[in-house]
Amino acid sequence: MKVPPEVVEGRLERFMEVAVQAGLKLTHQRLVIYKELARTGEHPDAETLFRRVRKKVPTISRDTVYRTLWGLQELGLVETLGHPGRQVRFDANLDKHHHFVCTRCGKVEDVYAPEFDRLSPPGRVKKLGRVERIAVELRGVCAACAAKEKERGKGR
Amino acid sequence: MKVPPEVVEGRLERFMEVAVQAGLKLTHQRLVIYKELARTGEHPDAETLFRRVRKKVPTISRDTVYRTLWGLQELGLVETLGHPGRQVRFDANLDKHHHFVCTRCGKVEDVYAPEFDRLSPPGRVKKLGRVERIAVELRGVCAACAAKEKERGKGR
DNA sequence: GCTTGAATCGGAATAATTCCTAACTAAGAT
DNA sequence: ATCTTAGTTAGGAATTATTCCGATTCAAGC
Repeated sequence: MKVPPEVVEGRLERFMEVAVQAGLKLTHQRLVIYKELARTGEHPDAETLFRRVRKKVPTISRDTVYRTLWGLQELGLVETLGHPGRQVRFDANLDKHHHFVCTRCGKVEDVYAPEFDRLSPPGRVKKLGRVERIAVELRGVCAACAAKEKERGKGR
Repeated sequence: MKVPPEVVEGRLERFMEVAVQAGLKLTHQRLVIYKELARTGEHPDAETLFRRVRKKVPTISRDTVYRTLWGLQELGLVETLGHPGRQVRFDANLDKHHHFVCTRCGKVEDVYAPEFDRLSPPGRVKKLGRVERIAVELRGVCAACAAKEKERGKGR
């Protein structure tokens, strides 16, 4: 779940470029938050990032974390994902990819599948609006939760 | 956005069958909540349903609405959907379908596309867990929001 | 009609996120 | 290097969405 250093480096460069280009100030907080997100592949939620970032910048506020993350998503530097009723999760991975989501525990794993990338919107949706991205979500029960359920099943 | 009466009728029958089968009591509240959801195609959130249902059962509580909806989803009678950071939306449509989601206003429209229904999980995900459903989400900007943006663009 | 466990009510509690505003700071101008 | 200022932050309050809880009610089998 750790992102290779060279990939992190690449993400950071892109971040700086796009952020400056957009007229954002390169504040210490923004840098730390983005770095923390860029170096993990586990799609953390805002609270998790807040706790991690606070180790480096103890006075940082939740608001800053939220504001920064949503700002980055507007610039297209991070993607949001999540499941109804759960917290928003953030992802700095901009490569084409999809997700396996556990409907029990909410864990999200990246799925790379060229056949999903090739999908195109059926003609009829054109009148609904402009499609910017096609996201495929594989919903189910992750191995860990399945094991837990089996365990409990035995107990009865 | 109104569901044809005969379809609503079919959904209601299925609801009664499954609910009784599961040992649920057929309370007035449950019936009213499910009917309200079954007759609309607009994927309302819990609060919206609460307000509509309250017109018929003025003393109903939010808790009952939430509890009922999540209960129905566990029985497989309704699906939840929604977007990170927004409220959960509910859907009584059990036919195979996908969604167009407006990332600006959160509106969700049903999309029927056999080519999406035919997708199957790439082999590698097997070790992640058991896939129960493949949901394709077309994300973009709906016609109404696009128009609004254009309007504002002119203003400057 | 009685019984009883499931379901409901309604207000309090919690969780996630956003708002507010005084203080701070990055970065361009001097 | 310092000044200026518009953008940014801290931190606590406010809001929003959802769940909890204890007292009361009710559907459905007997």
